[in-house]
Amino acid sequence: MTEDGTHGRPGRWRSGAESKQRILRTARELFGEHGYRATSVRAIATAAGVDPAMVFYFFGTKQGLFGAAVDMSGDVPPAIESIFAGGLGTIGERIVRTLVENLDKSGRTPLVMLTRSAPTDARSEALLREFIDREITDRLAAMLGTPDAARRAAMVNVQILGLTVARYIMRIEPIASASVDELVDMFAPLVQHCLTGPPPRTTRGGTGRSAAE
Amino acid sequence: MTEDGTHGRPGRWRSGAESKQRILRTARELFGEHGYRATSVRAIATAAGVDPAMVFYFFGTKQGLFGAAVDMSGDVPPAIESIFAGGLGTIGERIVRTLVENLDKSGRTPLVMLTRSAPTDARSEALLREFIDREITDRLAAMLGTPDAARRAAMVNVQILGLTVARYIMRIEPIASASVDELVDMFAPLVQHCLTGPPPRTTRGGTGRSAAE
DNA sequence: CCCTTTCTTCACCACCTGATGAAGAACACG
DNA sequence: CGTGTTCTTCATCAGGTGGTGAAGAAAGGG
Repeated sequence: MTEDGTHGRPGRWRSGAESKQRILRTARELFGEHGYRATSVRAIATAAGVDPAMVFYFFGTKQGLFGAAVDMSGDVPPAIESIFAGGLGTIGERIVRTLVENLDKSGRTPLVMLTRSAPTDARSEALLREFIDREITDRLAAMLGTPDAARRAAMVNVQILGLTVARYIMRIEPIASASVDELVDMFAPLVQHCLTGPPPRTTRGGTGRSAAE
Repeated sequence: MTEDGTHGRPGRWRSGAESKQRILRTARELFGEHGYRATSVRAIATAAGVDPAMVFYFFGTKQGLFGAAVDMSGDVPPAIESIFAGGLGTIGERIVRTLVENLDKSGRTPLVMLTRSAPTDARSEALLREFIDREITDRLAAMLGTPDAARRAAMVNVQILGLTVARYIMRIEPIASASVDELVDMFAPLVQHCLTGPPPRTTRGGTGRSAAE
């Protein structure tokens, strides 16, 4: 429909986009800080210097706003792409470094927002799980190709989740105030071990699947 | 003071304790499932078959109820004690096995309750961090005695947090539906490596101690 | 019996929540 | 100018929130 954006149709289209983006920015900030449920539309509107009704005018519902705030399109992908660009040899370091650098840059990142909201909001949990599965687990598993790829990718997920929660959600020391390089020194070998280390022993039962490679 | 508890003073002290414990049980269940903020006093009261006012009669405020529900006295300690009972050789397996077995037994455990509530509730975050520091980090560090003990203990914390969040909060597959033995096979070596493996390389800057701040 | 203590319930409060509808202001076009 | 579109504000809604106060029902003791 109205794709122009600069001029053409009547109305006051300038301040509109401005307010909309300001709401979006504030929403990302507050959602990322307190999670979905603990952040009220009124709080966002007030912090953005805007009437609460405007939020609903632009985004319809609170969930619509959250969806727009959490929508990642062209934002995270480039960072993630660089992880899978290189080979398997140093992928552990690339995963940890990319994760921490991107999350350090801005705490209002969708990943943190979703991680904060997931325990409270079922939709956030589904979104986050879907994102992790599609963007990390599946790609890692495809990259490995081994029969135990899913298991190894899941172990990496645990590393990523643990690191994210410890550093950005719960801010546990000394993880919270460690430097990027220190975190890489700590966790890159672990992540690397998850992916390319010796296969986990399959002593018990048959669920473990035979460890080829 | 009225310390007796069995009989002596007038009044209907029997059903009182019964209702109080029923409220407490239901509160643990709901808090553990939805977190602090997303659980209303009325929901707890209704689920417990009790008038909402009774909750305030017994516990004063919602936070008082949460504090009572989350209060761990003699409940978690015995399980944790067994972790530190043995030597360092197989402590990785003991940590993972004890954690998963105890959390599998009942999802309404204080650890899960706090982990669910921490992102939303500042007090829960403080409580959980304090618990982890006192009961895990400090004891692990003391057990190791090495200069990099704090760093190693922190790495174990990340493993514990990641495993807890992946299995009980976000229920990521295949972690969520893996057996205890499978999880031990996966993560016990990692945890063991955190504690007794070769020290993290300190290629950059100083020894890692004086990095932050 | 009465009386005290404990438990239980009901009615109610002020406040905040997400959301709606209509009226009004800013703007660009004809 | 007027007109139509977009943006902004206001008043308001129903419903849920944590929390309170008083009155009533059991249970005991004297």
